[in-house]
Amino acid sequence: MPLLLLVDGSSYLYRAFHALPDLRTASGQPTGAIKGVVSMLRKLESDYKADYRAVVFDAKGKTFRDDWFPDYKAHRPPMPDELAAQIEPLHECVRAEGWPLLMIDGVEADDVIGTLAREAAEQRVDCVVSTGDKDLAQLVNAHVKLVNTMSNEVLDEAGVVEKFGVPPSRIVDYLALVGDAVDNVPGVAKVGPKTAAKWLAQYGSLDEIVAHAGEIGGAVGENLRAHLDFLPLGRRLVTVACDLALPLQLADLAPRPHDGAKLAELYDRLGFKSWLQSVRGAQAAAPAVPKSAAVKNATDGYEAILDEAALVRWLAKIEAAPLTSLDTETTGLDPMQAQLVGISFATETGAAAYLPLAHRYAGVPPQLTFDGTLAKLKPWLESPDRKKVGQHLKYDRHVFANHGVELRGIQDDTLLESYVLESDKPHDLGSLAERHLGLKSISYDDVTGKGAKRISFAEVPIEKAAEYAAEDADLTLRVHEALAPRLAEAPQLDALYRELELPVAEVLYRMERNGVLIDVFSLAQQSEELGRKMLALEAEAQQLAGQPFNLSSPKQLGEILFGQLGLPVVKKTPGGAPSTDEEVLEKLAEDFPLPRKILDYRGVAKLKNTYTDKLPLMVNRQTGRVHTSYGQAVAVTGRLSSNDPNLQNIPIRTAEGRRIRSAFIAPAGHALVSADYSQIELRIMAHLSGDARLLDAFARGEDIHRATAAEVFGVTPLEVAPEQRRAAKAINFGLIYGMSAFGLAKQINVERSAAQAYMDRYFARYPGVARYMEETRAQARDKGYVETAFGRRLWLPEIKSGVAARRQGAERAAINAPMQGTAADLIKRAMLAVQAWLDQRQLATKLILQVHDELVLEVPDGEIAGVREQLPKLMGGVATLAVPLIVEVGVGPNWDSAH
DNA sequence: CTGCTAGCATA
DNA sequence: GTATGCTAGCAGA
Repeated sequence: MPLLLLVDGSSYLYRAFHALPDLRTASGQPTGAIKGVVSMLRKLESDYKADYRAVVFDAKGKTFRDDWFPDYKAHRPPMPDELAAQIEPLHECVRAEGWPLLMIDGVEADDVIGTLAREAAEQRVDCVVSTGDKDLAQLVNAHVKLVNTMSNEVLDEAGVVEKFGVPPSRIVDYLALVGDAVDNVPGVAKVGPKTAAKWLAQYGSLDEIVAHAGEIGGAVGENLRAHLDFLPLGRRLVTVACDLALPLQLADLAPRPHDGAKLAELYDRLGFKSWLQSVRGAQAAAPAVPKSAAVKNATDGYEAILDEAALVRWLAKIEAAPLTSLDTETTGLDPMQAQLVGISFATETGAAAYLPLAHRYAGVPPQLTFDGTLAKLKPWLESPDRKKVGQHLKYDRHVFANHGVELRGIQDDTLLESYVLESDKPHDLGSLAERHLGLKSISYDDVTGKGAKRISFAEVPIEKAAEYAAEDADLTLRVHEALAPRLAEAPQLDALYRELELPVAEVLYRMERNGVLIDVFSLAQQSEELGRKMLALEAEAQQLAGQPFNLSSPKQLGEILFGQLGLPVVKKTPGGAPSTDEEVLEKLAEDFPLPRKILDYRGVAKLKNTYTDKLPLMVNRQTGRVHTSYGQAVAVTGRLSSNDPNLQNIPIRTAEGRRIRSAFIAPAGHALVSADYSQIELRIMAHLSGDARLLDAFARGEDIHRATAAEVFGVTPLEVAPEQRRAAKAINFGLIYGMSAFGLAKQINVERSAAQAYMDRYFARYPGVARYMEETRAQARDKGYVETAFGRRLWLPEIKSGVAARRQGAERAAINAPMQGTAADLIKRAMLAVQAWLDQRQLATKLILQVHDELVLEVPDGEIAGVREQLPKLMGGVATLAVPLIVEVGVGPNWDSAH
């Protein structure tokens, strides 16, 4: 019979950690537990020739047992940092050693093992479970046995009877009586292994013991009777679940080849010298298998749609399916330019199809016609009633739109599901499949190659393309099936996903397609002027330096300033070189002429290289406009990001910078309208903290930095000096960023003690803010996450780090995230409100940009008055906070003038 | 040709 | 002191 080998990774992890000496690398990374577990895997590999195998770990977070019994594992101390730091590298080692790794949210490793053991039995596969945990003895039968790879103990049916005095089928009864101190499941007081075995031998089962509880004398009899109510729950808690619906099959657990290159890198990093040598030896003997060979999923259910019959069959499937997973393959990454190459679908797990439409290479087999087939699909694609799920459908939507098809009926998007659940984790499909399904997927690079040798997806052989594309649709469906229940059980997150992020994705899609008009001629002229300035500044700088050098090279500049000219080193870069950043040059400029030239040069070069030269190149040839892409699952706080090009960092602070802004223009007969929230994050701080004095200042409509200065410096608002207001502004920003006295001192250029005095004074005058900050840190420590006003979560895995710098960094992020994130929630609501109003009134006004606290719209002249009047109401009305939400609106022919 | 560092634009 | 994205230079393929 074939053999399945299951390793209880979590039980060994703890045992290895406690049993082995505290090994560390030179850099302090603890490695003892990693070494212990990996050495067991290597031993198991040589002891057993397994046809299927896996290492199973507990997922973090709650399980169904926590719902049954709130105290479950309650007394377990938090994982020591030295152990936590070993988990990620261990997982990497496990995978690189060729072991499928399973970690399934919401269930414990024991339950995964139990379920797989049962499934193996049904498929006539023997099972060996390697564990250090006695609880799993309940799984033993004629085809399942336990081995403890640390002690070399083997438990078959006879072994269980010998060790526990009861057969495997009575182990759960036994455990319910004895209890489990580690998991905090109480047993009957004073009943240990002996008594439990004796009673079970005498009465046969726990039920019979309960039935005869009255007959048992003595103190233990009393204890038993006192515990009767709990026994059924206790037994459920210690019973391993064998009936889970796991998102994988035995076939997914075939051993994979060692990833020699990865192992070498890992063992080098972890200081496992002898293993490193053996890996290097093996690598030299047998070149590493390409990664794609390590990929093994069930591909039997995947097909390529190459003829009319298959198309008709799949059309019928997707017409009838309650939910279809959908993915496009395209010619490129620019959403406004990409052309369809093929489409994949999955209507049920494991069964997916790829429809190639435009593959082009020598010897390509006949494909269904592009236009004809897309026309047949169009009604389904455009039907709001045919429900679709996808990974990052905003992109696919653009692709279809490029062919005149408006994708509708988007019910779910796994990118956004993942983002709402765990914004701090990677959200690409490969990572999601690995994290939530334990499955490794084919990477895009494996299919198309990378770098110079990358080929267009259209040149990928259809067979290979089908395997990849169908897998993507299949995995998307599976990931959705894993994530949807997790959202469903967290109502606030579910609402955030369904009522905020999904609809916002549609608004973003429309904004991206709208694009923004820029004045290319103005930018070209600015480029020329900036170029001349650069040349002049370069000549002046080289004159001062006494030699030519590249002003853009921090390395060469450092050699001139700190070598040739002997200027004092103000600070070092993280890399150890003397820093030449703005702060340093500003300081040196007080005493020397060259640093000022460099600062001027850098300012000019930044504007030219980043903006005036580049933006004209980004104008779309068909639309004549610039189309950014918004990242909706990038920023951990809930903010959007903008790229290709980034239109959220267009200059505004300097006059020269604002010239660039003025090149963002409205077309003839239109104006740009800008609406931004005033002091949004400080208002949110007032709301979240409830600080009376701060709330009062906002309620009165005071100049908030002036009010802060008056409190901190003990003067009346009218007496506040410009310098005091500047310092107060820095304090207010610092609060939002989770500041330290050190950071504040640097910002406003005072002694640290003075900065500390300002902060003390601030917190004395605004005690509600002080309390809020402390409560936020406490929540981060207790729960591991902080929340925005709308329940968006930011997880802070480093909040308990033993490394002070990391921990303090996490504390600052914890302070900042609720404010930055609530602001993000608010403006997302505003975008929905504004777009809904425009649609309902059927206005021609378009949303075109979002810059965190600002919306920019392109408005026909005839709609300006209405839009201008309505925006503050719509944006200010998205939530009722303890402070007024003030919106400032500007109108002009260009973005600069609209402020 | 790719990946990293330093530096800097925005909120 | 928070959160991003892009550029030039440069080192190691």
